Amino acid sequence: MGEKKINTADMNILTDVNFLVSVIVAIGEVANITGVPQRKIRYWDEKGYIEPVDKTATYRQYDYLNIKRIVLIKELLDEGFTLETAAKKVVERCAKVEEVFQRLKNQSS
DNA sequence: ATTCTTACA
DNA sequence: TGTAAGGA
Repeated sequence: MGEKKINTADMNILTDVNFLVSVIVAIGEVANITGVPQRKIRYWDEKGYIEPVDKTATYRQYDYLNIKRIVLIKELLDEGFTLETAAKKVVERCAKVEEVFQRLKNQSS
């Protein structure tokens, strides 16, 4: 059927993406990367607006999607939206990206 | 050194 | 929200 050839450039991109979805960082890194204070990140967490990877872990662990959500919420907040509204918009905006990432994770495991 | 929770300014 | 205390 549709046998597709894949060049090395695309292969490298796939490698990068697979690596990206596997990266896990602690709250300190997230704060540095996003510019959102740890205090706020923990607050959004307890409010249920963001969901760290492994809740059984000693420390909160964040993946690329978590960081993306945090940045998005930050931007929407700057635009004047309520935390609740911002979080809601982020859920909608991340829905599709989430599907793709979930598929990539399942493939690489 | 880094994160965590609780609590107070 | 920021920051300090005290334990993990």
